[in-house]
Order: sequence, then C-alpha cells, then structure tokens
Amino acid sequence: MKVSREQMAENRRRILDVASRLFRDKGFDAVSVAEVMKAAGLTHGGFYGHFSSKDDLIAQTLAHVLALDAGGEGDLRAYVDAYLSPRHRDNAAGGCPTAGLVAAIRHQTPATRSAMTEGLRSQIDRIGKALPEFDAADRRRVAIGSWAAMVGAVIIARAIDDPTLSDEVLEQTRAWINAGLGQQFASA
Amino acid sequence: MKVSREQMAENRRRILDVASRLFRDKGFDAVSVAEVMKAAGLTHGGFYGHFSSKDDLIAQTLAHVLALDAGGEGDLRAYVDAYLSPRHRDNAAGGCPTAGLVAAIRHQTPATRSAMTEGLRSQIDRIGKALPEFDAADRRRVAIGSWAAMVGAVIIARAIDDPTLSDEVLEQTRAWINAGLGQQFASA
DNA sequence: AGTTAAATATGATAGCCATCATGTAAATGT
DNA sequence: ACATTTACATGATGGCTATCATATTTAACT
Repeated sequence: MKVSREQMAENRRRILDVASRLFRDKGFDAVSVAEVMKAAGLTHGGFYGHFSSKDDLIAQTLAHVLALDAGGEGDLRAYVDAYLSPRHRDNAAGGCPTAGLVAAIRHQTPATRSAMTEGLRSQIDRIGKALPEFDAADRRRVAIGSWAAMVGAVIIARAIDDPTLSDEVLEQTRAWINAGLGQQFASA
Repeated sequence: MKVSREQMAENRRRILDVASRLFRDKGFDAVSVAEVMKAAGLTHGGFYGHFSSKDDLIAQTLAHVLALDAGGEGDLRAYVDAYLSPRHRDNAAGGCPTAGLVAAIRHQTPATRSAMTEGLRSQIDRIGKALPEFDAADRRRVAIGSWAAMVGAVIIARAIDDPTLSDEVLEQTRAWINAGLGQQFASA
C-alpha cells in the first residue's frame, strides 16, 4: 500500500537507523536485506524502492551514520575516556561506526570507501581542532596518533575474550594517550 | 586416492597457509571452503577429512598464522617502521594477521576468539620485552598503546581511498609512536 | 469524486555455499 | 602379494539470500 510522502521519508530514515545498528553489531555480511527491513517494521519487498542494491544501502547507511557520529570537538579528555570505556566496547551496535566498521571497508564498493574516507578526514580534523594547546606542526600528529590508538584499542578490546586483558588494553591505551596529550613535542 | 602420511601432512599445512593468505586478503566470509581447497591444489571433497567445519578451519588457521607471525622482539623501531609502511598496508594477504583479522574476531566462535586472545597477549608481551629502557610500570603502557596505534593505523590506512591521507595516517602515527618511545614518563 | 501514480506486500527465482554421500585408488600393515 | 584402510575426488542436497515480478492499496493530483 502506498504511504504518504513523509511516511516514506520516515521509513527511509528508520531503515538507515536500524541498518546502521545492525551493521555495527553484526557486520555487513551477516545482516540480510530482509532482516533490515523487518527490523524497520517493513517487509523485504519495498527495499528496492529505497535503494538500488544492498551495496547502495551500505554506502548510504555509512554516510548517514558518519554524518551524525561527530564527537570529540569539545572536551577531548572526556571523549577519550568515554571512547576507551568498557561501556563503549560492549556497545558496538550503538557505538562509534569507525570502530565497528572501518576494517570491513576494504571489501566494500568505491562509494562506501569514499564515505568512510570523508568520515575519517572530518574526525581527524575535529580532534585536531580540539588541541589548541599544540602548535600546528604537532597538532596533526597528536590527532592522528590518538585516533589510531583509540580505534585500534576498541577493536582489539572487542576481540579479546579475557575480560581482564580486554579492560587492560582500554585502560593502558587511555593512559598512553593522556600522556601524549599532556606534553608538547620539542622535535619530532 | 589415498596419499602418504607425510603428503597428507603437507596438504594440511598448505591448506592452512593458503587459507591464512585468503582470509587476510578477503575476510573470512568472502572466502569459500572450495576456494581454499582449490588454492591448495585440491578439491572441496577432502576438506572434511582435515577439518570438522569451516569454523574449525578458521580457528586452526588463526592459531597457525599467529604462531608464525612473531615480530617486534628485536629492534622495535625498525619493526614499527616496517609495520607502518605503505608496503605493509598494501600487502594484507601477507601482512600482520592481527591487522587483517582482529576486527572480524568478534563474530567468530569461542575457539577462534581464544586463539586471537593468546596471539594478542604474546604480542603485547613481546613488545614489552623490547622496551628495557622503560621501568616496569611504564613498559606495559607503552607496549599496549603503541600496539593499539599500530594496528589501528594500518586498519584505517587500508580503509581510506585517498592515497595522500592514507600515507599521512601511517606517517603521523609512526612519528607519534616514536615520540612516545623516546621519552620516559614521570607520572601517568 | 475519479483517475493515476507510487509505496509496500506477497510470492517467485536463481545462485552460492557449507556439508554430506559415495566412489576410487593408492598406501599401509600383515 | 593381499587385504584393508583411508585420503581425496566427484557428485548431490538443502538452506540462505539478493533481486525481481506482480498484486494491492492508498496518497496525490485534477
């Protein structure tokens, strides 16, 4: 049955929202088109009215979720703490899409890779802007190094099945980043 | 046709070797059992004589490749440089299995998660041992922080489709880690 | 109010893949 | 040498999934 223009727009938004959660939680491959539609309260039939393919859904979902994500522009210390928390590690479905999906991007279409590239570029810039205490030369290094460590630590912590070691990875990475944030660099 | 005992052992080794390359290159899901067997010069039929399931292959392949991997115990600076090089980024099939596969471990069986956990534990210990200039308290932090940044940077660099930005991620992370390696920590 | 267009539902279809069944030939042990 | 075991090959099978075809219902336009 046909639905109103705004109902359709809302359906589309809901599809993207549930898809982003499902993809972050289970990975692109493990989520079927029908599963996404069902989670959005629809059936699989209407899917191709919204997207031209599953790859298209992936690309649009990534662009959608990366546009929202934004974090780290204000209090960087607080952002790092929340990012490297057990709570974030245990909440992949609602957590940072970069941590949840970067590694899978290699195997995706150009449109998806492009969306992720722009998301990463923005995030690095955002972190850089939150580091006014560093001079221009150091700012980029700190932003990129910290972001790589944050993403890497969460990915690693999620893989480890020993809670003690997993917690330690988060905690020590947090300490390592804080140490790096707390000091200026004389040379390189 | 039956083959000699040692021929069988060699076949098994070849299966694990090609599987580890294929998995690192394309991911667990995108590689079929038949594809692995074919790459090993066999047909799909013999597969279940060696492994009880694809999940079993994954677990054994990971244990196999992580046992070999070992790196970073000697000259840590050189290891970091090679790890964060475009060459390593562009060689996923032959590169570090952690960088290539950690993120997918979340969705694997307990045996596979366990193999990865032990691999990570060893690697962190190995890096720690290569840091004699740090006192015990700092060693762990430097090892974990550096390793998280290395793994994160390679994963991120592989996702990015802009060569300039991708190179920059590697290079700045390298500089960031070297800065961290080059200094003692007074407090935390 | 009536016609048309469109959004979604229901119901195929085709391909891929993990796994199983069975055959075959050669290695191993006597 | 012979019997037996067994590693691998060939050939199903069943399930899942992306995508397509068609029907239905109702919003949108006149």
